[in-house]
Amino acid sequence: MLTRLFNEPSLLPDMQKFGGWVDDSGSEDSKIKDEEQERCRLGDEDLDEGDVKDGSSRAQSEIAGEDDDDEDVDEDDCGDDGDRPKKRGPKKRKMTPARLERSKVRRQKANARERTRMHDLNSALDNLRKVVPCYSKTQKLSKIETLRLAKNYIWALSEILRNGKRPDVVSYVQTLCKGLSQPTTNLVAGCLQLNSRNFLTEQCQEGARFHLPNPSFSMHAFPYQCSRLSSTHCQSGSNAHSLRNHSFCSAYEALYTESTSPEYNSPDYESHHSPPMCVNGNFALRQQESLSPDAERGYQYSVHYTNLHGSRSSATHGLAYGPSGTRSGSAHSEPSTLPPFHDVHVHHDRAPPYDELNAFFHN
DNA sequence: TAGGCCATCTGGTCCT
DNA sequence: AGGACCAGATGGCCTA
Repeated sequence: MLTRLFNEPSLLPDMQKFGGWVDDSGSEDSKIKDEEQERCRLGDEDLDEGDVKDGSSRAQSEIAGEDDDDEDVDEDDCGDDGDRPKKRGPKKRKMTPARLERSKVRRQKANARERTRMHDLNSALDNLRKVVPCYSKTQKLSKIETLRLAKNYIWALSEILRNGKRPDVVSYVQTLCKGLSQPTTNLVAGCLQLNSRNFLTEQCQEGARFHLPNPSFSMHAFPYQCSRLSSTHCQSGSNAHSLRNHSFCSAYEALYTESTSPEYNSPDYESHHSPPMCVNGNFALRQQESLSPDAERGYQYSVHYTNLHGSRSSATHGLAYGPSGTRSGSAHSEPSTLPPFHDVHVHHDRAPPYDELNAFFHN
């Protein structure tokens, strides 16, 4: 299993098993240090330029934190070689037991900080895993794959915003999976397909509005929605045309619906933790609203929010696009009463630097 | 068993 | 001086 217990405090003592010099005077590192000291004592140092620099840095590191009562030892004293020119830089000092102890403490503190830093980094990566289009607890994306998928996802969304129209599913999947490993590609494709099925199941069989079990959480986590996952799948349904033109039910909501689908309950895929698989740029509201003339007219970007009582409201931020993708409303016509999450609406006329995105994406 | 992924240690560098 | 950041090294775990 790839899943591991990150940030497990009980793992911290395990540092001793890595052979570090901490609490292990007989470890490899201790031996190396002892050997270096022995070399110094024997005067067999024959440093080239790189070694001088390295030795200087090492000496500088060793000096940190030492007391004045430490015995200073001239570097040349080690070799006692009168022919060699005196080396510049800080003088090496003898590692007294007190200095060794302080050095150990410094190193321990640095190791602890490094662990914390890496744990924070992993935590951030976990958060990123939850917002990329495929999230699975049992088949966790690797770090590199998470970053790649996130990059592709950002790119895909940017393209949707730029074009103002939905891409076809194939190109969307291709975009998401670009540069990913085969297993990750399969995983992402599987997630997309599964979500599409869920969407269809909810839409076609129930035909009812969707309810969020925990709308407050979901809106905080993903304050946006999209719908009409896959025209391909929709067309395969009995009411494909209707779905294509009128079904603006939110796949995102569908993913939060208590589904009877066995796939939905599968522990392998927890796609409901992922953001919507938006393939068409429709950040539509509820199904009911989607039937409004505006929604039917096309690509309207909206924002949902939730008040403290759990009731949902919505605001449309004037990003209505006609079928041709041309803007039919004012992108900055902010509503008089902005929802709490108004900052997530799309500033379409503030186009991101697509040239840079493009260069980045194709690198 | 090889390879991928990961956590940790470690030393160097840069910055405050 | 000390902390943050980085990259290399190392060893463990897991899977094909």
